[in-house]
Amino acid sequence: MSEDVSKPSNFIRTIIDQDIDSGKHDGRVHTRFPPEPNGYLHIGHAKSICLNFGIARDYSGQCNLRFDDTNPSKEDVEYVDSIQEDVRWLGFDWEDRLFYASNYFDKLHGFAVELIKQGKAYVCGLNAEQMREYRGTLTEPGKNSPARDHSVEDNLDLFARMRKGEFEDGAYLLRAKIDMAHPNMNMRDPALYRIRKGAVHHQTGVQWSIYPMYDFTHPISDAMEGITHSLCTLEFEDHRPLYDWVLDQLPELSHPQQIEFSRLSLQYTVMSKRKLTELVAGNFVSGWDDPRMPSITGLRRRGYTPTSIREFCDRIGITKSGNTIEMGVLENCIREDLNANAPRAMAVLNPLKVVIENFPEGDAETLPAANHPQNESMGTRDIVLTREVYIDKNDFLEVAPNKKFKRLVSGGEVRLRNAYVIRCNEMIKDDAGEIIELRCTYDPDTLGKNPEDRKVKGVIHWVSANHSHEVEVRLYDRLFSDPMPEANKEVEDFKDLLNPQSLEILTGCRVENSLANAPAGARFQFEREGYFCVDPVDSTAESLVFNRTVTLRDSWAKIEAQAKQGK
RNA sequence: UGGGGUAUGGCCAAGCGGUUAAGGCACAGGGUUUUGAUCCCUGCAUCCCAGGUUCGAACCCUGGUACCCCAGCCA
Repeated sequence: MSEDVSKPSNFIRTIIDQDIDSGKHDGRVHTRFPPEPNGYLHIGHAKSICLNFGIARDYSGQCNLRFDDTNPSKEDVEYVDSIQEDVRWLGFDWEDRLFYASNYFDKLHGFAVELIKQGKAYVCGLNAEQMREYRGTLTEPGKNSPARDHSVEDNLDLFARMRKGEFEDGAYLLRAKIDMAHPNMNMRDPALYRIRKGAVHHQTGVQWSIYPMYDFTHPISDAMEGITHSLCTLEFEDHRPLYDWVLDQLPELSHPQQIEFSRLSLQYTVMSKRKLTELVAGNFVSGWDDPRMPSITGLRRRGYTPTSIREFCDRIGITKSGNTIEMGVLENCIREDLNANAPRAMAVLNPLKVVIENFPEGDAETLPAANHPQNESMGTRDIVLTREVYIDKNDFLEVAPNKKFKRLVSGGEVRLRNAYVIRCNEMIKDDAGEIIELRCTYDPDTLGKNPEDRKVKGVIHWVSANHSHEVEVRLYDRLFSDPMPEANKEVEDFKDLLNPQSLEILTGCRVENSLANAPAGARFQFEREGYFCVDPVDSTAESLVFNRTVTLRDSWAKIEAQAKQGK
């Protein structure tokens, strides 16, 4: 219908518009998403993926997937596989343009030799500690390496021997010859190639004993692929002069434009790969796909849809300013998608037995229930009412706490969703005084209509005792108890900020029979509770496990909380 | 007392010298409702500060202030 959903404008699109107007890059737009395969993708990467692929799509351009695989000691095929799966799942297609920086190792090496010949690079024998000393500090200039003025011949020879594996790691380094007094630290003769003699690279094996650095690899890889706009996060802003320097030395290459934007941070979680890896390695979560993780695979298992994540990325925008997004924005995106598309069902998380005394023993009344209250095309399903049903413990209180309470109370009435109005006549308690059963009666004249002589304002969900299915339900909450765990200075280890209540496992929950054969990943709204999906990992046909993706908006909870605070 | 950035309502974010300063989330009221859901109305900012230029400034200039990033042979 309303297709005027114009993509939000942002400063990068503004730049691209200008470039197209001025005929830069012949009006082409070509981007790339360049992950290093050293971890799983997270929602922050999704921001970059949506940006790069989204721009390519909107400008009739192309977007490449390129693995930035220049550091064999940290990378693994496990990650190259998961990254492709996640990008595809998000709904993007790189077609035949899957590349690796390692595809360019030969060319990169050739360019390095070219720089040496030009006198723009040299082999340096300083060790790591000396390098640090020679580099200077933020406020003091560095000093030249003793090797800085060695002859081209010597440099060529040494570089060739580095390549042949004649030296141990750290013995030599190929450095750019720029300016040791440059105010930008990145320009103080940065490393171009380092020795990694025994390393086994996931793509190239053992054929290389030297590996190029990011600052040398990235601009050249971009140029090789005809990238026009090289989008990256803010911390690379200081590297742009080096990006440009490298390409300026190699005029035969095209010169893409690097543009930086700010990375995503989300409240109550962490986004650094190092910290996420730490959570996985230390078993603080069950894995990269733990539904509490901000990883794409975790969000997927939690029940998030690709659509909801893309929508989220659109809503948060692209700027250069620091930002921390509230969880509510992400949650709202998935609620919106699932509200429109998830079929409804009834599930009782904390069962309380109800016996409907005037409902004949052994009888079973089949009732139709809409799968979606606003969308008839989603059809109906049958639910079964019997003498014994379960309602949620939270939907019954001996006495109403206030006039706003509209669930069941002793002596009161409430409607069973999709069925009749019942009245609670009696409570049965155990020795500890806990209510274990309710004795009720139902009003047969209230199916599909309200009683005429009185008002019944509450509606609660329920399931038949013997036409329901026992399942496990996992309730997830924010991973951290601090909205900004990475900024908290009061704690030495961010893991001390983990929310101990981030996972609550409920067993003995009951879902209506229509869910008995729900396939892995299937999503539902459990009415009055939230959106849930069948866990794709631990759920089996015999014992279903549901993950709570997100709760419904709950204005009652808000009222309760305010009442508590007011008292 | 180095360099690079950023500052628009609680959180994001449009805006590019003339606008009643978009929109979303949140929040506060109200309406519909067999989900306290959804949906629908309504309300909610003079733009970090101080000067200046201009008939006119969130947008231009000057000077401040705050915060972020950089001293890996990581990316």
